[in-house]
Amino acid sequence: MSDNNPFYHDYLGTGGINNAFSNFFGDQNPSIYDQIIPPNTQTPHQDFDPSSYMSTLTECLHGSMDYNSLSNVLGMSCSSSEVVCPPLDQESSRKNTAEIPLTPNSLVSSSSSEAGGEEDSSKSKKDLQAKDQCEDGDDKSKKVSKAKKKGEKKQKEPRFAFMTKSEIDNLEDGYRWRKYGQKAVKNSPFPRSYYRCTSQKCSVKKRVERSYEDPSVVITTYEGQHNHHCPATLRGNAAAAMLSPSFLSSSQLIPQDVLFAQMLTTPTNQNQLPINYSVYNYQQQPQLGPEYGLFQDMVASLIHKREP
DNA sequence: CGCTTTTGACCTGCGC
DNA sequence: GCGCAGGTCAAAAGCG
Repeated sequence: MSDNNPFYHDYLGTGGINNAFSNFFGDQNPSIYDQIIPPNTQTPHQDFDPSSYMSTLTECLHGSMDYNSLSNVLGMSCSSSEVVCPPLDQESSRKNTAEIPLTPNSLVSSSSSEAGGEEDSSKSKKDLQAKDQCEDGDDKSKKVSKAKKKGEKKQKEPRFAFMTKSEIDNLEDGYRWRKYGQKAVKNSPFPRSYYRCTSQKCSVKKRVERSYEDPSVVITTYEGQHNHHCPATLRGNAAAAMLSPSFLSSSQLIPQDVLFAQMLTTPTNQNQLPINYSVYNYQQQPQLGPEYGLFQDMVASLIHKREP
């Protein structure tokens, strides 16, 4: 399944996301910084409307807009991919699922217990487990469950994956989360934590894991869209800033410990793996300090990448 | 006391 | 069919 995922192939490549990450940000291609984030890109592009960008992203993150629209705004198929992504290499498609902490499933919904039927899936699973324990007709319930899940499987929740350089694992994003699981990731000393939005009727989840190649990098994957307002708009990190409506509308600040953030958008199309993706990088400019807004930088990078 | 975190068990999908 | 890995559950423990 992952063989159809261009993100998986192009971006993760043979070395997984961490390797790709270091490819982008490491020594192997230092010029990428200049390509993605121009040092002095502070002037908006003529054709770019920041307010439109802000509202679109905000709407999308809050569930009032589909991710295709967001992808359009973000320029999913723009030249950024050409700049950022390594060329498609068949060799890179060789099995590497087990080598990366951020698996295809991390960015691409494919497991049965997630997404679409999220709200019901856990409940049905609970019920199923209870039935399995109490009744001997487990085959029956399993079949029902499977059939149910097959139907639900078609629905996929969009995901955002942020890679943020931070000492803090669980980046504050203004929402309240309850941790419901933690799993060791193969070939990684760092576990992956699973969080669920504590708001009732909100099925948004997020995964937090640390890159094993660069422990300073935190990979946060959001799944789903909040159906409620952000309970608290907090300063604290790039993800929070990006996900915070107030940030998007007022260019809040970012902390110093966040050196850069990378935003990956992976729109899903039912059971299909994402066709397009986009990579947005942020690197704090030391000479400017934290007072320099993340959004401006994102916009700047976006503008830059969109320029012919 | 209520909420959150921890953690082992369990379930599911996928590749072989 | 089997094994592996990711994802989830839920009881117990922790915490304010």
